Amino acid sequence: MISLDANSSPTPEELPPEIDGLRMTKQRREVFSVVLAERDHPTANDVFSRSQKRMPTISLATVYNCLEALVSHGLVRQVNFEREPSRYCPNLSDHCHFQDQKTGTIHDVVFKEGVNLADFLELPQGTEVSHLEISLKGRIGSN
Amino acid sequence: MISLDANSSPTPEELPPEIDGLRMTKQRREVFSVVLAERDHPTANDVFSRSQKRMPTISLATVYNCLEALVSHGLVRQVNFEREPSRYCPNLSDHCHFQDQKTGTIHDVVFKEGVNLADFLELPQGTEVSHLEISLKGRIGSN
DNA sequence: TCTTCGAATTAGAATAATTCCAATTATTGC
DNA sequence: GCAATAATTGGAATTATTCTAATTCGAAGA
Ligand SMILES: [Mn+2]
Ligand SMILES: [Mn+2]
Ligand SMILES: [Zn+2]
Ligand SMILES: [Zn+2]
Repeated sequence: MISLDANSSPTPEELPPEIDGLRMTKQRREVFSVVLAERDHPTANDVFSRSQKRMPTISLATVYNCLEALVSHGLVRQVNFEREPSRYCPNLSDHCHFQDQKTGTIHDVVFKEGVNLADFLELPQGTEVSHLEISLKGRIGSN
Repeated sequence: MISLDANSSPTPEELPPEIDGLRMTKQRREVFSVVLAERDHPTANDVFSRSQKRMPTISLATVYNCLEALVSHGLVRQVNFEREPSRYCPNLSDHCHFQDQKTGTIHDVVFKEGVNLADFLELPQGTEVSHLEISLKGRIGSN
């Protein structure tokens, strides 16, 4: 399990050669470390420019490939707000997203202890939910 | 208020010349009536081809313009599933969306009586939510 | 009814996030 | 080291949506 401590995220070199059956290539480690480094939900392009700092030869296509690999192996979450470019989130705990309309900043929002989908949704019986995305927008406090 | 009865939705001619301060042009009535006619959450393209049946000269740009006008006046809801093309929904009651991954069909899902956002989300105090989108994907029953 | 004028419509071009492609390069298992 | 396989790369392609500039519409007043 990769640490999510606010002030110590792994450098690419610190990431193992394989995670969860996914071969961690040099580029995947770079991309993963960029996503882990900050909790600001960067877009693919953000990840690309940050990655380029340490790895100037990485391509945008590779960033997309790596993100896709990380997402499909459950190491990173893809976050969508309406029709905006996808963003990427290293927080694997159950949570959803709030976008401050003033700044565009995206905040993680956690579910209350012990709540369960069926507690607030009238789901047709027999539905098996495999994917859930909750996105909020609004203002914060005095902003 | 526009009727949402399953088996009688207004023809374009039956729609008034203005709704909620929005001037209902011929094209907007056509587009609105198409969205009202079926609860299958059509894409802009779907709306375009259905509209063309009655109004062969309507353009796709106009369909986008009309949908945007209807959405921004709160007469129609725009529904997003990840990075798929937007869909449009005439159901203005509080609800969210479930996509059957087998068929792609989108179903309305209503919230349980009396539930409230703050009941299941740990919202930072002072947040004022102006927009909420909940999208589920999965299987239904024996499918 | 005629005129005016802002708003709406239209066809087509432009945009931009993402995906695809074909060639190259890296890695793995022998 | 030598296939075989997988990943990376640059660039082209895709596609939903938006933009542009020209035309048309339509409400309101003369
Ligand atoms: Mn998602
Ligand atoms: Mn929405
Ligand atoms: Zn997050
Ligand atoms: Zn709906």
